[in-house]
Amino acid sequence: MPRDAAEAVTLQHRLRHRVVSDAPLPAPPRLVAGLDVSYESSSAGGRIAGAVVVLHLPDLSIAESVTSIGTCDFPYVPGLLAFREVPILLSALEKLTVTPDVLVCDGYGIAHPRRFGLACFLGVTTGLPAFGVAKTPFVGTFDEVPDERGAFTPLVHEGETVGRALRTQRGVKPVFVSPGHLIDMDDSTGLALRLALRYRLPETTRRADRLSRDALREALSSA
DNA sequence: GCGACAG
DNA sequence: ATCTTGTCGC
Repeated sequence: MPRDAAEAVTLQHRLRHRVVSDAPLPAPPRLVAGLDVSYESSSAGGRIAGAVVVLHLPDLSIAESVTSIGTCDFPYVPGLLAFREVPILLSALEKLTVTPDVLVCDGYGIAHPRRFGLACFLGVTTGLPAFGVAKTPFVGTFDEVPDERGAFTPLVHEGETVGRALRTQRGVKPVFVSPGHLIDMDDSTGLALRLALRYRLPETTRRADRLSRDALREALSSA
C-alpha cells in the first residue's frame, strides 16, 4: 500500500487499465457479499472494523459473516477512500470459507475522478466481480429520477456514463450505482434493486454496516 | 483562482 | 465516517 497521496494516485492510474466494467456477470449470482468499514475516529490513527456479510440469493439468508479489526493508517481524501478501507476489508475477506459471486461495495466503482473507486480496487485485487452503491453524489451529474422504484437516470462524468442514480424505493432519495469490475451497468443495477426490496440501501450494505459497527464497539470495550 | 468532495 | 434532539409516519 502507498504511504502518501501521490503514490496512491499513481497506483490508481497504473491499475485502472485492468478494470473490466462492461461485461455481464458470467452466471446468475448465488452468493452476494456486502462490505463495510466502521471507524473509531474520523481521522487516521484510530481503530477500525471491517465486515463482510455473504447472503444467499434470492432469499437473502445469511451464508457467512466475518469481521476484522485494525488501525486506520491513511487519512480521508476524496478519491482515495480505497486506501483507507481496502486493507481491512481484504483481511476480512481472507477469513471467508465461501467465495462470493459478487461484492457489493459501500462507495463508487468507475464513477470516480480516475475511474478507479473502491469497488474497482476490490474487484481487481480479488479477481471477483464487484460494484458500488453509494449514498451521496461524488462525481458527475444526473437528471432527476422519477419517483418510482426501479427508475434511474444516467450518471455522467466528463461525457461518459459512469453509473446510475437509482430509486430503490418510492419517496426516498436515489442511491448511486456504478460497476467496479467484471460486471456491467445493467447487472449492477439489477442486483442493487434485488437487494433493496424493503429499504433504500441494499440488504448487504445494511447488514455489513451493522456488523462492522458492532465489531468495533466490541473491540473498543473488551480490550 | 474558487468551491466541491464516496466514507 | 462520527457526533447528536426532536419529529413525522406506518
